[in-house]
Formats: sequence, C-alpha cells, structure tokens
Amino acid sequence: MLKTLDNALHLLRYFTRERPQWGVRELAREMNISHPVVYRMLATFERHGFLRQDEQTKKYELGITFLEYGAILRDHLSITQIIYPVMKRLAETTGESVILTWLDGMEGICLEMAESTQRVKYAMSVGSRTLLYAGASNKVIMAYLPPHVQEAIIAKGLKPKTDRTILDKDELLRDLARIRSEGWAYSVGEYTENVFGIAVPLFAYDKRVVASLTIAGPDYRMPADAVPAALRALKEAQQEIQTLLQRIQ
Amino acid sequence: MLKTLDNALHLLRYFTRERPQWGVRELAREMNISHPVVYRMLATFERHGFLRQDEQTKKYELGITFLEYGAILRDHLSITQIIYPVMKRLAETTGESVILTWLDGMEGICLEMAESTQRVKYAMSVGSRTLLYAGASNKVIMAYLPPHVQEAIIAKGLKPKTDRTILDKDELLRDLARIRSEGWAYSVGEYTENVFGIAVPLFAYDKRVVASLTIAGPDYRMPADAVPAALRALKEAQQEIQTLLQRIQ
DNA sequence: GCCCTTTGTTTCGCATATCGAACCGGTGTT
DNA sequence: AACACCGGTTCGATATGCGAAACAAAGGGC
Repeated sequence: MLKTLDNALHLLRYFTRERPQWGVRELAREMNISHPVVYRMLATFERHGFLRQDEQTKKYELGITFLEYGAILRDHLSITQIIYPVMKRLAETTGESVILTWLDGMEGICLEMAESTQRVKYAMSVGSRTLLYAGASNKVIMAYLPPHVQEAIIAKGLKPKTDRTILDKDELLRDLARIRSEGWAYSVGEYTENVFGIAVPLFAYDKRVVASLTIAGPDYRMPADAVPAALRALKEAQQEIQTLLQRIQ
Repeated sequence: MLKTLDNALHLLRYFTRERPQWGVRELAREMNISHPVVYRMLATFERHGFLRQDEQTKKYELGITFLEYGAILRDHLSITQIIYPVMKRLAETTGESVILTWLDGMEGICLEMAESTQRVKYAMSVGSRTLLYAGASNKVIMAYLPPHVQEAIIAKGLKPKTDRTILDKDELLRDLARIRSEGWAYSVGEYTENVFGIAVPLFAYDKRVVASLTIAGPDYRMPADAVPAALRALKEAQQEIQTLLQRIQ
C-alpha cells in the first residue's frame, strides 16, 4: 500500500455534493495536515485534470477527468450493456423511469437509469449513492443481506430522508422480513417526497443479492390498485435479466 | 508535485475503452516499471474503489468510485445546471438530441446531453472525448481557436473517423474560416456515419470559445432544406445560454 | 496611505516512504 | 515433473515526501 497515494485519494473524499470547493489552507485545517502537503496533492491532481482550480477564487474543485473515466467505466461495464435494453423496454411499456441500483459496501449506487418518456418523471443522476434503509429500491437489497450487515447498516444510524422514512429498528427489520418473503418492495415517499417505487432484487450466480431493479415515478400515477400490473412487468424484466446474468457468470 | 501520485495517476491513463482490463505484470511491462510498484498502485486504488479486481481473472478494471465523483461533479457544475433546461427544451422542439461539447485542452468532451424523444436518435455518453477537427460540434469550436492552437491540433495528426472526415490541412482551414465567418457549422457523417450535426459556439465573458451546442440525429431526418428552421431554434438557445453565462461570470 | 491578516506557492534539510531484486505459493501447460 | 507464468510479499538502499519557515499577492479595517 502506498501511503502517499492513499492520503491523496483520502483527500478527494472531502469533495462532496455539500462541499464541492476547497481552498488549500482551508482543506489542510479540515484534514489536520500541513498545507504544503495538501497543496502538492491538489496541484498534482490538477495536472491530470482530476481537480481544477477556479481562476478567480483559486479554490479547487472536481475536474472533468472524472466524467471521462465514468464514461469509460459505463462503456465496458458489460452488466449495464446487457441490462440496459431490458430497462429501456420496461420504461417504455410502463411509462415510468426504471433504475438499476447496485450494491456497493453498505450503500447503493445508481448504476443506470432508463428515463420515463413522460414530461413528469422521476430522475436521479447515475453514480449517486443512496442509503439502504429507505425506499423500495434500497430496502429490497437490504432485505436480502445477511443479518449482521443489516445490523451494521442500522448501527450507522437511521436518519429521516422524508417524514415517511422508517426510523424504528424493529419496525424496519419486520418490514425487511416481509419484503424478503414476498420477493418485492413497494414504497411511497420514503426516500423522496411524492415518489413511489416498486422494486425487485437481482442476484449473482451464488445467490447473493447484488442489485435491484426499480420502477419509480410521481406517486399520483401509481395508486395501490395499479401496482399489480406494474409489478408483473417488472418481474418479467427481472426474470429476463436474471437469465442474462447467469449466462455471463 | 508528488511523484508517487503523479505516477499513479499516469497509470490510470492505461485504462481505456479499448483496454479496460489489466493484470499486474502485464501493465508493468507496458509501462516499463517493476511489477511490485504497479501492484502497490493498483492495490491502493482498489482500496478506495477507483479500481476493482475481477474475482476470477484477478485483473484490475475501473471502479464505480469514478461514477460517484462524476455524479458529484455534474451536480455542482453550475454551467450544466443552467444550460440543461435550455437544451432539454431545444431537444423537445426539434425532436433531435442536443449535445453540449466542452473545450478541454486540444480536445472536446461531452459535458451534457438532452436526448431526442424519438425512437431513432443520436446518443453519446457524457464524458466521452472527441477530436476537434471533424464533425460540426467540434469544428465550430476549433474554428474560433487561435491559429497556433489550430496548427497544434492539425500537427497531432488528422485521422479519418469516417470516409467523409476532412484530412487535407488547407481544406480544413478553409472550412474553419467559412464556419467562423458564418457563425455556425453543419456536417453530415463526418464524425459518425449517417449522423448530421448543426452546431453553434458558446463563448466565455472574455470572448474565448469554451464550448459548442449541437443538434444531432440520423441524417435522413435533416435534409438541407430543413436546416434553416433547426438553425433558427438553435441560435435562439445559443442567445439564451449566452446571456445566462454573462450573468454568472 | 498604512498595517494586519489571509491567501496560494516555494524552499530546504531531515525523516521516511518508495523502489526493485529476489522470493513465495499457486495454477495451467508441456 | 519440470517449466513458465501469475498475484502478492519481503527488505535494505535511496529517492521522495514532510513541514517549519518564508514568499509574494490580495483584501479588509482604519
């Protein structure tokens, strides 16, 4: 393990949605290291386009090299290549957005999205991270994780995303057990206000849950009695993807 | 400048579309450095999710952390935040895909795209790089670059992207001069077969060209006589974006 | 006008993290 | 069974990063 590189990559973690810009000394104070060290890291990242320095403010922010590597990554991710056509078709038949959420550690990450063709639709950015304890797309993954991982996620703390987010540990575990027994999840406004989600899990060859497939949109377009039809289409897509995944692994 | 970090970031450059996977010794040979060094870099990147190791083949490939940073970047890039709604509307009125190409060094990079709502449409991935000497979206940027930069781009070599790509230096320079005098570019099948592009430049506060806005789609939907109407809509969007850009700079 | 503070950037001697030859255990081929 | 490759590890020589101090430039208060 390279300490210099390790420190540098750790530094990047400070560039977040909430705090996308940092001055040299500012960041050095935050990280409790000397500012020349931070400066050298920032300057080296900048040479490679991973960071860019604002000409006026002199502050540093993420650079477009990340977009570039993101594009390469998505290109060769055979998984999304295979799954996307199915997602697209599902988005067209249901008229709602379809989202592929991947399991990464104790979080979810939006790997791919097929947008609804309607004007009013749910959209989220590919690459954005989500917490696993709220919303159908996330809970359906969490429901199939081993108990000690579920415990670990809960132990990290349940913060409300909306006022419908389940914050009680026992209630959440009961909900997850129900989802696991039924094989799918449905939620409204748990992760994002006024947004419904219907989600099913996707499994790897070894039966471990690796992702979820979700139909999402504005809640008024999915009353409870419309769910069964959408679920049927979703389960068909799930089947299809599952057999495709078998083939490549 | 940190040499260790510099070397490590240089290593990432080897993960391309054409060659997205590398074994340790394989990459070490390619880079002419010892394999323990490469191993340490790969392993450290992996710890942070910038690379992942394929369980079966043990080879390394780009990791989803790049998607994550790409999402953060796009989120806070005030430029795309401001421009996207205009692009979206233009895509809806024209029915074709609209692309925002940003100038980065001597290349273009697709910063944002509003997809056509039609079934058959032109699509490219956000973050992908393009060469500046072919296609309307690129040439309209190159046309406004200072002559020495144009020379430098040509000096790097003109390779055909399709059989319509202009490869003659003088012909290209004449074409760029014409584009500059007219203020827009139109091309068919120069960068991608059977794809048309109509493009206008976007300028920073100091009149330097920074990007281009392009309407693109399958060539059969844009015969020469349909261009003026599309161009009118495109120029309106250009005006709008230009005034928006003035405001933030 | 001045002082004072803060900024990003550079320098340099000391401390240490990195390098690479050699090695390990494992796998597949001949 | 000998060989050739692989990913991963070890350890001493040495190239490299660290951080106190200083730099020039910019901005605020008076």
